Amino acid sequence: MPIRMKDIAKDLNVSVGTVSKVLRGHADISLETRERVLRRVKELNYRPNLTARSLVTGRTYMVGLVVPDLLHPFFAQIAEGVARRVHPKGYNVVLFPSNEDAELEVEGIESLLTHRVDGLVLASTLGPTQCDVFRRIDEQKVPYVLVDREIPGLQANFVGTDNERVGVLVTEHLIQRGNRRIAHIRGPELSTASGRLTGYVNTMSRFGLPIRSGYIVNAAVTDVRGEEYGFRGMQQLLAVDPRPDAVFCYNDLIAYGALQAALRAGIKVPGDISFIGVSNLPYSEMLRVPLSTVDQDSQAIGDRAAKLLLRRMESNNSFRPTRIFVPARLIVRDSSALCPGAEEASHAAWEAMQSRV
Amino acid sequence: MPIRMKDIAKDLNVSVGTVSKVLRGHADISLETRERVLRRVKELNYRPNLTARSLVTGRTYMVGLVVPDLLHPFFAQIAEGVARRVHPKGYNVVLFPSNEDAELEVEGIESLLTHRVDGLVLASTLGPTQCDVFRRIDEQKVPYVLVDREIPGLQANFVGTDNERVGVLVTEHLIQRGNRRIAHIRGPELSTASGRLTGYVNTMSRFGLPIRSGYIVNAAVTDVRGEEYGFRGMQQLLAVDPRPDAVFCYNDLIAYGALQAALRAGIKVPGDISFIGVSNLPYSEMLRVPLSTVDQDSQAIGDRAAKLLLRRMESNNSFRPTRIFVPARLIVRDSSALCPGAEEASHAAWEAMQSRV
DNA sequence: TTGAAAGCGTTACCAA
DNA sequence: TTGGTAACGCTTTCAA
Repeated sequence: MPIRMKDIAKDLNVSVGTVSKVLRGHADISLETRERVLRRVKELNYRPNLTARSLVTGRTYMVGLVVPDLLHPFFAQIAEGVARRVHPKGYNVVLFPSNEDAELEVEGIESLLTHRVDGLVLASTLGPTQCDVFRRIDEQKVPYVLVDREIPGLQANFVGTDNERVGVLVTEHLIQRGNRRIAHIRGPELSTASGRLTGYVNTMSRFGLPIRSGYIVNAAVTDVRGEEYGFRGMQQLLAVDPRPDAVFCYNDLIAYGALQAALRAGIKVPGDISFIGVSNLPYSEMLRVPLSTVDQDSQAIGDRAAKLLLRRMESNNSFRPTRIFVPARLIVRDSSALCPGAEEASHAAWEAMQSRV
Repeated sequence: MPIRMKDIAKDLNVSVGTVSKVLRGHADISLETRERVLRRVKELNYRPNLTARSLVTGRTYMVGLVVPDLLHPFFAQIAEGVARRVHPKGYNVVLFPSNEDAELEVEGIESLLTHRVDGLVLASTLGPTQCDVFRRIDEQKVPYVLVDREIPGLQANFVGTDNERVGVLVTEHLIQRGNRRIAHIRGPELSTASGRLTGYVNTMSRFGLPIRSGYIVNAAVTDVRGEEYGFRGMQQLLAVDPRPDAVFCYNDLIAYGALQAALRAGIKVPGDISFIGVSNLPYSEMLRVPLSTVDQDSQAIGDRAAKLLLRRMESNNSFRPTRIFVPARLIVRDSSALCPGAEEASHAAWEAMQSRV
């Protein structure tokens, strides 16, 4: 029923090969034939059958994209970034939301491989002990780029945030604002959480500040239900003595939950306790207390990942893996604002710290 | 380089056809052959070439999904709903974010058709004058389902919200809470906005309430930058005399912008003016003033759309278009709470209205 | 500049 | 229960 090259060829008394060449802009076709073919293509609204083309060229012009959770604007934005970058090059994006579930993710990747995608962008939930899939991807010679989450021990292309840097940025900010008893509600067992934790720990020690017992709260098994988890985490922190004067939260959702717990306990924010998250969710600014955070520029992460993937797909030689860090930037809002009057004190303290380092 | 059926056949001294049948679970294969084949398939980690299969079967096992904006959780959730429903059936989802741009959307649909998707789910930005693409989809005999937005005059499968009902629900709620001077900040030229508007207008007139001049604000050309638009819209409303005592906003983002404008003007919410939006964005509850809204159950919309599409794809006879409305539900939060003391007054007024109708 | 023909990796049909 | 063979709609190579 759909129109084929054969139909056009017959109509025009040319060969199929000629039509094929015209459609792909080959030079060795007379102007006249070319125009006749193109006219007929327009008239019939002909669309080449990409599956047939793929069968012979071995390329599908599809890239697979696996994300844990589209509802998280961070990943939605990565998806948009990837799509915007690859569409002009003629690629389509096959989306697989893994729901933060390792088994489902593996199934998804297998399914994408069976569909013969030309490349993969993966925000993976998998840990270092679950890397068999990546071997299988390599076997098929399908290039892939990890985004956001790196997998320790896996040599792979990566585009994302320097999470240790994030931890440093945030902790320095809190210290500079005069906080000394800084706690951390950490995230799940992923490179993102461990990086942020490391940055925090290192910075605290660099400034000679103690991390008291109970100041690192850890209960998140996964990346979902962050708000609830932040709420409970903060309840734990409120029971610690001495009480923290600032809480660095793994992400904005956790920070929001923690903030809630604090407000409900009658604590003033800012003033008594400062809060800061990571992600810069679109609504973090609209909250009861606008939330300080770190913006990771997720659209750029998607864009860079796609760019890197395109390079890998276009050239068939294999390079060694590339790591790209997209700069993150601190966004200071009310939740970590200075307590009134604390400015000079804080400034002096900061100076002292700096010289001490 | 990748393994083919031919390789397996040769290894086992059987024919390619036999292997093919085993892989698709045909009954007429001896147990022994079946097991030998399956063992070898496992050993070699063989993956059938779906592009080759598609070429002969004419089915790609891909569905196209066009959404205006993934960052809007409403559409992200639709995407997840679609994906969850079709994956178990072996389909993959090809995603195309149109960025709320009609021209881009058409390109996207064309691209999906060229990739030979078996069906389409479309949250379309197109208006009644831009329906040529749909004709072209029909020509290719590709079934499609519109979601969220209907196109006047286009006979097509549809899954979404009954927006007129939403308008009624919201307006009745505001009236019941004692508001009389109810204004509306409407949305862009889409079925969603006109439905909500109609529901509002009808309900006001049903209760004998006037819609004063200037009470319907309209400036949104598109669905983006809602917050800013809501802010400006509210500024207009603040200049109207008499000032509204409630504002029904096309969606949550607009409501949030409007709320901001009101608070900034020193107005008490709730108390002086009530606000309500539509969408139930995940953060609407966390706002400075938790926002009343209407939940549309977007995941269910995606799910039902995919279900309907699957039915259409599995059977090759064409049915007449189906329209499915997924029930929406009012969520009352602080922004439209009753003013203290207004309860009895309001109740009496409501009774009076009801009997009057 | 054009045409003919051989593949690409499957499925599907018909014989054996 | 199996094998052989002709499609499927394109690209690509080689000859004309």
